[in-house]
Amino acid sequence: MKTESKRGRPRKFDEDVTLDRIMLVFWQHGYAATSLDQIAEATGLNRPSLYAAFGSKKDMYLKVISRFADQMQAYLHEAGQSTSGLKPKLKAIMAAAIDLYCGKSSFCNAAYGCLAISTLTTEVADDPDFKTMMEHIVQRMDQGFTDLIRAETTGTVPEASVRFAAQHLSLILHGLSVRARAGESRAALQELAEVAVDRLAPEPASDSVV
Amino acid sequence: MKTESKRGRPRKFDEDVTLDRIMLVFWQHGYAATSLDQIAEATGLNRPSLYAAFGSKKDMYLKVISRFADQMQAYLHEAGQSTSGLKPKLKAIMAAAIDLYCGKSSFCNAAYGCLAISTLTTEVADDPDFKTMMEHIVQRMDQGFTDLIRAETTGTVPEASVRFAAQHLSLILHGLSVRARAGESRAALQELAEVAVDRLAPEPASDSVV
DNA sequence: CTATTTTTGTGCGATATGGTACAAAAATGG
DNA sequence: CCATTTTTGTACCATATCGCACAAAAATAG
Repeated sequence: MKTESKRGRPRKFDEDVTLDRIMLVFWQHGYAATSLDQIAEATGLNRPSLYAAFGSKKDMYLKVISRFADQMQAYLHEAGQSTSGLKPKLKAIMAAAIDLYCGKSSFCNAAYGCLAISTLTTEVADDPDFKTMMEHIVQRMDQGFTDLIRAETTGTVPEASVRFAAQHLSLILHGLSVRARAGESRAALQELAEVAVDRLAPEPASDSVV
Repeated sequence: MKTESKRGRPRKFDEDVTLDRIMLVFWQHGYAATSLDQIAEATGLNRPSLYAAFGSKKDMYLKVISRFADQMQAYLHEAGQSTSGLKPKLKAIMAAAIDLYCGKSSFCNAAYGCLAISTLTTEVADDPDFKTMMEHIVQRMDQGFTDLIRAETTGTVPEASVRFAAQHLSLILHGLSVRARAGESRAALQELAEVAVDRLAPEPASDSVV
């Protein structure tokens, strides 16, 4: 590992750019079906350099998953900032997620769904480290929705209901990812998501009923 | 391939039993991470016999996925028969699916989710045959819910709404599978599913509003 | 200019993989 | 009892895989 080196031959690659390229390879093929040669070709690096910089294939994958979770969280958070009110925010977040799942984002231009749901899910039954990572990912999604709902309802909804609704919304997101990778159109998914938010988001006790 | 042979050395294995064992191997490891040696060990057959009986690894996998879809459909249909009324039927189906996803069925005793969602989803981006199969699977789930809802509402709900609700329920099922494989408890999933059905199943125009 | 440090890249090696050739085995037909 | 048919199982092949050894390359420190 290096942190801030001055001496020695300089690197020919940018770490972030390379990680993004590695991400795309795993995103398309999944973990097991991806070979280090494919990664080497996609990044322009050779295997020893990859290994020196990012560790084993498994290390790379876990790094990339964590990175994706961070980027996704920021991306969805930003989408939520574009409007106000719980349901509008949730709908904006869902719409952004669907765009990403369908290849309409700067992350990925193919309809590969969510990196974690599409590729990590398969691996969790074999490797405890992957299982742990998957649990973290799901928990993070739940937590993200929980925080948003709590903030937007400010005490008018019991905490248990907040968490419950958050899990429902995560559930929807997982389903949307699966269907996106299965080839469903963006428009169809957007319709489904919009109505799902209307039905599953908590109502803050008294509000204008549409 | 054989259909009804009389001459020749008799087989030492039962085709259905063997296919079920192959299914379990793919279910746990996924397609790419499963080796023919693992299948050979799990079935007690050797690779040439496997190849002669079921074709290539890909052939086996597709056979197993189709078989699973058939078995799953029958299993869920039967679960729906245990009660009457749309929502009770849907809840019974969801409960049965969750049992299966969490390893509480005769199909599988581990929490591996849905075979197709957990393992096929990963592969669809690389192989058009897998993509086609995935589309079929999703369509079949939608169709199953569509038929049930239409039968139980008998014209009181417009066809478009029937199909839309069916897609919502499929979406929930996909999400439940993901969360089951991620380790979520059966009880938690059952709660989520029950409320989701209440919120997403269509109301037949005029009915007792809870 | 020399020593040191870090990255690069060729090439290797041990293993695993999917698929198949081929002979032995085990049944039936005549 | 012999020919035929089908399955079995050992052995094999070509290829792919991951990881690493090792020397050359490219920078800095003094």
